[in-house]
Amino acid sequence: MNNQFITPDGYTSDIAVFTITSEQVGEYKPPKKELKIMLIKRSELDHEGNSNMEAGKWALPGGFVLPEETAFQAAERRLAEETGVEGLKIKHFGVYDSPGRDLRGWIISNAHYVTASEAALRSRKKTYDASEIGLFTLAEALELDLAFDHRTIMDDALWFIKKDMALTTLAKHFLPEEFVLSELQGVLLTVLDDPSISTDAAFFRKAPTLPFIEAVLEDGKPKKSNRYSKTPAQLYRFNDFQPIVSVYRNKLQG
Amino acid sequence: MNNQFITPDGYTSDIAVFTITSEQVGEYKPPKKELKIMLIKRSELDHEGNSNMEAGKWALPGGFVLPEETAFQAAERRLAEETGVEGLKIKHFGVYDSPGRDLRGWIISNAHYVTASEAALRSRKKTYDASEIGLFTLAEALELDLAFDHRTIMDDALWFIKKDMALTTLAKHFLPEEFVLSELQGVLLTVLDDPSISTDAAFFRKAPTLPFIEAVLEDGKPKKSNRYSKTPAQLYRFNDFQPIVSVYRNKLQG
DNA sequence: CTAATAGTGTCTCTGAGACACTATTAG
DNA sequence: CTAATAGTGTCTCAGAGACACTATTAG
Repeated sequence: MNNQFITPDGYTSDIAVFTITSEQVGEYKPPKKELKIMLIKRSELDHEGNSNMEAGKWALPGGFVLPEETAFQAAERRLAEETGVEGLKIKHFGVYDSPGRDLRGWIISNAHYVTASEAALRSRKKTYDASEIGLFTLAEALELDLAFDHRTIMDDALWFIKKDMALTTLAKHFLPEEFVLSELQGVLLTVLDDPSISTDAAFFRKAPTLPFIEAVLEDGKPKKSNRYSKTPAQLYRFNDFQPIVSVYRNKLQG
Repeated sequence: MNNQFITPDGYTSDIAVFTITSEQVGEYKPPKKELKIMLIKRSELDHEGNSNMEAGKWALPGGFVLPEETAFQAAERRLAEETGVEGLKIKHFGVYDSPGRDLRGWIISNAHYVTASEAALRSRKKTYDASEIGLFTLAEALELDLAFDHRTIMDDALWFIKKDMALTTLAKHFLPEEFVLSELQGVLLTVLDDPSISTDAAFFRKAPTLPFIEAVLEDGKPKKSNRYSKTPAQLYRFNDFQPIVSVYRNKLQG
């Protein structure tokens, strides 16, 4: 294609991968859950042997978009190439195009976020693009020396995670198929601060009535689990109900 | 800047401008409200005298982003240049970068939407980029032969308008400072379909209690208006309360 | 007076919030 | 038995939904 138009110097795709880790804190106790983000340490050289911009700094996985793909597809591809992780739900949330955001020139980045269960990230591995790869709590990550404007992108991504956690059934991506109410509560509390979630009596009464989760049955009997308690606790799963909320109405709608 | 990277052929910004028109349907009657979108008819020649791509078709206002600005700033600038409209609230909602979406090459577009009162669009005017400019209902607009993938962009924009109308105080951008409950109801009903809004008894009882609107006082007395009824009706205004909703809670939070 | 818009009175029922209470089980 | 997690019983109160009713005013 000719260059008849004013064109940017590059078009990239970045991905903020979030997960919620479970730390076993004792037998028959609900684990401690924490929101973490996956970052890579940029290699000194890229795979063509050229020295890498912002090498040695921690950064979001990402890279240049190819002409035959969309930024979304590039996000999938780069995530696999840089971290070995595949098959996750990716969502676009913003564009970063301030002049000067990247010293290499006028480079536009599409930012995506991914919500993954801890298990899904187990396959992560170092690659030639990433000399290290790690999971950080948000507090830790904000202490790091981050490449480009990735700190801003992370802040924004976190805001979208919080919003989607409150407005959609996003929590399901951080949970196993079948889960116990205290697990759901733990996931929600990593991100949301609400008495109706943090108060046990309120949460345990309300949650079973939520239209988008349902009790799991086995042979017609309630299926229970002891994984986090001596008392057998009911297992739940998300169904396909997509709740719709509105500031003009109090009840949930389908 | 050198061209060391794989670069797109162009970077553009498009704007879907929405308004809600009021059609007086009789004296002392609430007007008929309708959601409309502002489109331009692409000129045969651009301002440099070159023939314009997709000339003669209806399209969203928009244009190329300059290297020293962001897509957001380009949206502001192009809206002023192409339609003469300024000072509106612009929000980014998506990126369109499918290969082949624009026959001129690999061209990425950032899509924005704008919510304007009818009055704000009164200053719209034809320019050298727009041989015509018009307001269309969504039904009308979807009948038109639209340029590029602007039909898709419009569909998506509409979806965001609906979402934001339900989740935020977006309605305020379509209303005068001080308004009457039936006006608010009319605005909401152009986009939302909910019995708690369309049922008069329910809406008129609920609306005055919403935390983000308040009754207007004048000399300590309720301020009323007869603009749409013989009965004087209370005037309301939006305050700065930003409602937060959640699928895990029924009540609104600040 | 009528007709139209803008509300309110009153009922029922659901569900939130608070707080104490019960249930289950490993060890 | 104890200790810990997972709930439930019961009360009160706010508010949604339904439906009939009242209030205000131009003409």
